Amino acid sequence: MVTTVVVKVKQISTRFSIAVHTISLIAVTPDCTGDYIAGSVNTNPVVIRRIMGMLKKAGLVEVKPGVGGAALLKDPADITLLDVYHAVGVTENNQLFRIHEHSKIECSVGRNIEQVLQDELAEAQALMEQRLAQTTIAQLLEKFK
Amino acid sequence: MVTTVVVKVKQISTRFSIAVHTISLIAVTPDCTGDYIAGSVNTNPVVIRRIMGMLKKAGLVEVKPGVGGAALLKDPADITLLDVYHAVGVTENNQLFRIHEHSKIECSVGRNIEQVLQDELAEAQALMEQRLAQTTIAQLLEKFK
DNA sequence: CACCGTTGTAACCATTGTAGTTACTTCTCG
DNA sequence: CGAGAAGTAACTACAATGGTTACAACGGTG
Repeated sequence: MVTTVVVKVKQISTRFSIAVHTISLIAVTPDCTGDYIAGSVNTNPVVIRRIMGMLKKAGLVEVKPGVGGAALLKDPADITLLDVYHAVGVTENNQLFRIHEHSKIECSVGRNIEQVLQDELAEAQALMEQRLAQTTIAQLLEKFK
Repeated sequence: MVTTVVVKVKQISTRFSIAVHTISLIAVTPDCTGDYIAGSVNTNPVVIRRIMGMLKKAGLVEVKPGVGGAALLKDPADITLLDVYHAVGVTENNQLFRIHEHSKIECSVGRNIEQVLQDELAEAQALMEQRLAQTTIAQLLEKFK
């Protein structure tokens, strides 16, 4: 028997990488417009505006309505990748891993799997996020030469 | 102005947690059928069969066609969460983070962001996966009392 | 051999997230 | 006022997920 299975998968949204791009750009080119950012990212201006809205809500950037132009509200050295990651909300309830629910409690595995896995996966996620927290936008900018 | 934005997000597929549940169950109840597993997980048997197919391909389990029943091909102490994670292929090309492409190279940020971010995020992902590699199915089973 | 339960798969569907697009309103400054 | 920019709703196309039905293939057992 010949079996062909194409496994399709998912990844964390490009919102995150676009947001990092956006903030870096604002740091390098203060008061740049959304259209300018969209040009560098090479996407639609509305996509940038949506992400800028999230960054505003997170208190990372400030946008001048009417006249246009964006500015950082924090020093690039004080903005970590984790800040941006959280700002664009790429994970539900900050849970990277989704765990199936409603396992049968009659079974010793089903009764415990949710909580045990929850704890294990939370630790794995925490390590990833700690690494994101160690890199600042300022550090990224140093690599853009 | 009142702004309400509901941010919907994504997570790693429950295939992973269901696969861990499945392997744990086989370890505890050798030769159990797919229907039995589906009962404990509380989902459709076909969902289990699909995941079992991936676990078979990864060389983790063996299923007896016709008669039914599954068995582990490795010792539970030699199966890590990372093995299962990779087996069910929840990330594309093993890249957890998706990075936007086609940034404008005329811009210093656009020219460098892809590679710089790629390196940073790969490190964060690696830390998470290393943590998954530190937990075995056997260790999980000890917690199911 | 025929039956029956199990596995292997294909096909389909509803739901959801993503990302792009159009269109229109609102805002500020010259 | 007019121009340019941001805010936002609405729509689209596409893909992943997870459930479901249906059916073929397999392999013991009577």
